[in-house]
Amino acid sequence: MCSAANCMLPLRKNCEGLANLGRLNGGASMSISATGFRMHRHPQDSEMDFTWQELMAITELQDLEVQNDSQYENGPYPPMEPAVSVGGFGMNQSHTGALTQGCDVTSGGYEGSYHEVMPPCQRLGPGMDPHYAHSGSQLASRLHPNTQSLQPPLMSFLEHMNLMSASHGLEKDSFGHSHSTGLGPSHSKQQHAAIDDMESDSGLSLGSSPPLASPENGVTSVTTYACTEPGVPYAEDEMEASMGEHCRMTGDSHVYPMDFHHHHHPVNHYPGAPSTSYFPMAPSLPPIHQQHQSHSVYPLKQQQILPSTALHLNSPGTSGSRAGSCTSSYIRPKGHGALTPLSRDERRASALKIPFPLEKIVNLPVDDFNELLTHYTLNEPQLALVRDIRRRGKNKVAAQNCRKRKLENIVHLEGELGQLRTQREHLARERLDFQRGLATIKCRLSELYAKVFSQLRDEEGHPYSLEDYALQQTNDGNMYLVARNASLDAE
DNA sequence: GACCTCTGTCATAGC
DNA sequence: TTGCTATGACAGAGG
Repeated sequence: MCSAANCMLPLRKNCEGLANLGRLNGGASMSISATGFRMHRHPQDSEMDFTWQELMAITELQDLEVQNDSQYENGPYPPMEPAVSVGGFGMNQSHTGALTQGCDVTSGGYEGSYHEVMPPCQRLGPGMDPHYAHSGSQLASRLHPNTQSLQPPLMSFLEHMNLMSASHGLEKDSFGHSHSTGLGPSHSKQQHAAIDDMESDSGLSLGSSPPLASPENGVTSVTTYACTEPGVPYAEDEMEASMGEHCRMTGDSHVYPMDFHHHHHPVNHYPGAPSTSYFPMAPSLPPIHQQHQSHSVYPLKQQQILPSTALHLNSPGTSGSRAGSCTSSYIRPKGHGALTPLSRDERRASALKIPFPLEKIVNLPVDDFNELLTHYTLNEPQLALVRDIRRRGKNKVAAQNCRKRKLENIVHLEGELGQLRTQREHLARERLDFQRGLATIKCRLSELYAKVFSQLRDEEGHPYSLEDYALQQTNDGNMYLVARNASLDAE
C-alpha cells in the first residue's frame, strides 16, 4: 500500500472526541492507541460531540428499526449479508446493491469513501446483526396475522385430524377409534361400525358402489336369496359340496335374534325400509329387522350404498310378502331400479347358505361375531367363507377410510401451501419496506460520518481533507485513514 | 385402444 | 396368538 505510518493511518486515534466512535451501536470499542497520528480536541469539538450525539441517535434509531425488522431474516429468506465485524468502527452494516442507490454519499464530501471502505456486509452496526440475523424463534409472532396458527405440516395435520374427529363428532372417527358416549366399549364399537356403514359405501356392498337402497326403493331393494335357487351361476366345488348341508343351524334359530337384539347397532330407521331378514331366520324376528332397517335416514351420497340392505343373503322377510318367493338371487335392485349383479362374496354366501347377513359378518365386534357363530353349526367352507368375508369387508372399509384420509390430507396440504404462499408474499413486502427504510438511514448515517470525518484534526491541527484522505478497510477488518495519493499509488 | 379413476382385494406391518 | 387397522400395490370395471 504505502509507507504505513504516513500514508495509511489506522483509525485508532488519540481523540477523546472520537472515543465514542468505538461505541457505535454498543459494539466493540475502538482502540485509540495508534501512534504518530492523533486527534486533538479543538474548539469545534463540541460541535463534533453534537454531531456524534446525532450519529448515536441515528444509530440507536437504526438499532431499533433493525430490532423490529430483523426477525424476518431467519425465515424462508437467507440473510442478506454475512455478519462481518469491522474492527475500527465496530460496525457491521448490511448492504444491498440497491440500498445506496440514490444516496449519493460522495456528494456529501465523503467521496465514495463510505461505499469504498465499507464492504456491503459491514454497514450495519454490530447491534444490528444479532437482531438482523437471528430471532427465528420469534418469527412466528411476526407472521401474517392470518398465519399465526400455521404449524408444521405434520403438527398441523394432526391438529387438523383432531379437529376433523371432533367436528365429525360421532359421524366417524377417521382413525377408527370409537367415540365413547358413556356406553360400554362394545356399544362404541358397534356404533362405529354402523357409522362406517353410513358414511361409506363400504359397510358391505361387496361388489358394487351404487346406492342399493333408499326410501324410494325400499321394498324392492331387498336382496333375496332363495336357498332353493336352482340357478346358482358359479360352481365352486367346496361350495357346492356344502350346499347339501346348507342352513343347518343349531336347531334353535331364535337364539340368534335374542342375543343380537341387544347389540345396540346405532342404526336409524326410515319408514318403509326394506325388510332385511335373511334366509334362515324365522319370520318372527322383529328385533333383527329393526336393527337392519335403518341407515337410510342419512342422505345418500352419490355412489354410496347402504349396506344394510345389500348384504342380507336371504330375505323371506318379516313382511311375509316375499317369504319363499324365491326371487332372483343374482340381480339386486340398484339405485333407481337398475339391476346390478351380486358380488362374489354374496354369491358365495348364497351358495353356502350362510345363515346370517354379510353386514353382521363384517360389522359385528369380534366377540359378538364369535357368539353369533356359536349359534350356528357351520362347516369348514362356510366358516372359511365367513371369515374371509369379514376380513375383506373390514379391509374394504379400511381401504376406503385410508383413501378418504389421503384425500383429506391432500386438501389440507394444499390449503397450507396457499397459506404459506400468502405468508411469503407478506414477508417479501415487509422486507422491501424494511430495506427502503434502511437505505434512508444509511444515507443519513453516511452524511454524518462525513461530517465527523471533516472535523478530525491531525497533530498539527490540520483537518483531514477528504481530498487527501479516505477511509479504507483492510483485510483485517480495521478501518484506516488512507492518503489518497498513497491509495492510488498502491493501486 | 390407451388412459384415468374408482373400487375391491391382497400382502404386510404395526398395535 | 389373534384380531384389527393402515397402507402400498395390484387388478378389474367403467368412463
